Amino acid sequence: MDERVPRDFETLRATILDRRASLPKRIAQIAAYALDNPDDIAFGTAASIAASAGVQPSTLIRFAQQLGFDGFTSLQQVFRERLRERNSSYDERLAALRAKAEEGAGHRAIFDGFVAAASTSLSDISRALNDAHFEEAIALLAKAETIYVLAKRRSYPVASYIAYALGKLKIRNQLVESAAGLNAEMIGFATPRDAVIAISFSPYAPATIEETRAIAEQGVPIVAITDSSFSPLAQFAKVWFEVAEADFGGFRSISATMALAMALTVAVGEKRRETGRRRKG
Amino acid sequence: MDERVPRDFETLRATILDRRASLPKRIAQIAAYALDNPDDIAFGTAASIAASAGVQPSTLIRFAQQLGFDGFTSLQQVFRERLRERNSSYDERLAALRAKAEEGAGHRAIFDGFVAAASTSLSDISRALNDAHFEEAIALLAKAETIYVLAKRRSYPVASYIAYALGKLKIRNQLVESAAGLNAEMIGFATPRDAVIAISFSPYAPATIEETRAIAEQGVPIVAITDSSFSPLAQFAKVWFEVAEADFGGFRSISATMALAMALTVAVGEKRRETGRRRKG
DNA sequence: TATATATTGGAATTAATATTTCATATTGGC
DNA sequence: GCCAATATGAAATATTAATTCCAATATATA
Repeated sequence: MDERVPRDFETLRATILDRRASLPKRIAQIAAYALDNPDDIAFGTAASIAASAGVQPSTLIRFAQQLGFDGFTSLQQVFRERLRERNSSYDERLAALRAKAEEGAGHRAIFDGFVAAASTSLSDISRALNDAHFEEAIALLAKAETIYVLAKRRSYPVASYIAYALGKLKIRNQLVESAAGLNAEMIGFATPRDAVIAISFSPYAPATIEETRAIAEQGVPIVAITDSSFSPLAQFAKVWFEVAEADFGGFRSISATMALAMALTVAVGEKRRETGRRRKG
Repeated sequence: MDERVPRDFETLRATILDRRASLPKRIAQIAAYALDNPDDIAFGTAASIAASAGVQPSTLIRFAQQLGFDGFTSLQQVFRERLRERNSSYDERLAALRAKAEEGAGHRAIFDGFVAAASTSLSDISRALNDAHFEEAIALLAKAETIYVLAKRRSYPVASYIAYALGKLKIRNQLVESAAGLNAEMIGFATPRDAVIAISFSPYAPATIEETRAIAEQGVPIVAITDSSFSPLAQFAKVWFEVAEADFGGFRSISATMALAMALTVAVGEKRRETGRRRKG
């Protein structure tokens, strides 16, 4: 194998497209197949790929050799590497991006970092979400007269989104904002027939904790979204979700929390529709 | 192979975690290795994997058999399938989830749908973001005296997050909220030395459009985040970003917009620090 | 502590897969 | 239309990899 052998998929792809016109019929056939079905090349055996592409295994090997590889196996490595790269653990990618951003690799690295942090967080929560807790939270919120939404600072955007979505779904809700300093009074109206969604992450906003405590003491059931079982919110909550958001450049992602919040909201709307139908029918 | 053999990676993972405690030492060792390095299982040979994990090839096969597979090869299929799946177009996955949710497959499907919508949106924006526009926007915002942040309704959570992050980075900013109905006056203070981040998606909130128009007429440069070149925001903006968010159950994701917003904010902070250093040094 | 049982290591065996070879077919140049 | 060069197909071979087997070791049980 000489030095000009394509080592990464993109180079390989470019090389193939470049030579396409000058390739013999069967070789061109397998070349086209390779670019169209890269996954098959990555996973198949020489025989299976050759069959799918309608050529002989030997043609496949000749194709590889024409490209400078010493056989099908080394060509296949490139196709496998591609899947690995794409799929390389988000954590590793994040670490790499952080290092890149550190050394001043430009602003694109910052953007990539936030995208990676969001993706990591989403795949984490997708794995970690407990179905039973989720159902429980939905049931609890669906039968509430009014849903109070409680969050400050970094979590406030989530709360405001929940309030917006609940509004669109015509579900009565109250966003507990601090603007006029009337939170205590607002909370005072809540009864055990209502429910609360409280969101707070370390370092927990004191106001959120305090208000959650107060409302819990009134017997209002609480669904908490927070970051660990040591969270002060967890002790007040009937149901709580642990959401681990990845951070980048000192700013934590918010995507997993958002996704959970949206799902909760829409599921509650769904549940109410179901229950409503059942009552009527 | 009986019928209870895990066919997909997540089931397999759960099965392994479930039995983890009761597995013999070497089997547990390979089990841990498998979950930590799924890609190696997908691509390696029995011998190479066994060596990396520090066990004998036969142990690897016993591990597979304990899980109900008839050999290493069929276990490996699951790990390969995972790479294929992950790589399969998000659009397809979203469509499948939508169908599932439609037919009332339970609330988990709703959650999965929102996670998938967020992931799709993130990978889309990651591909679509124009580096030059991004740099331009950063430059424009970095030299602003005050950054005005303008968004209502669905986009408001993004605006409130930007305001929070800018605050933490000690960058002067003004969130244009409608609470007290003083937006016009607030906007009146903006000068061409300031800058605006305006966010709006179809159906564009009339207030956002109107305020953006007003502030543009005062010569204040505008960075817009919106959803198409037909957006009324685009015509007022010096730089604008097109963000295509996937939707689920009638609610659009907000993750891509969030990631872009966070990246913009942090990059502006970064740029200011650089410029500051250069001025001093 | 003795015995049965389960687990592990490593070599032998079997299966599979890639590669080579060679006869045959096709193409391009004169 | 003929010859040389090139390309192709199919089977033979060499290589690599998975699996099995059995002896050795460790673990649990009575």
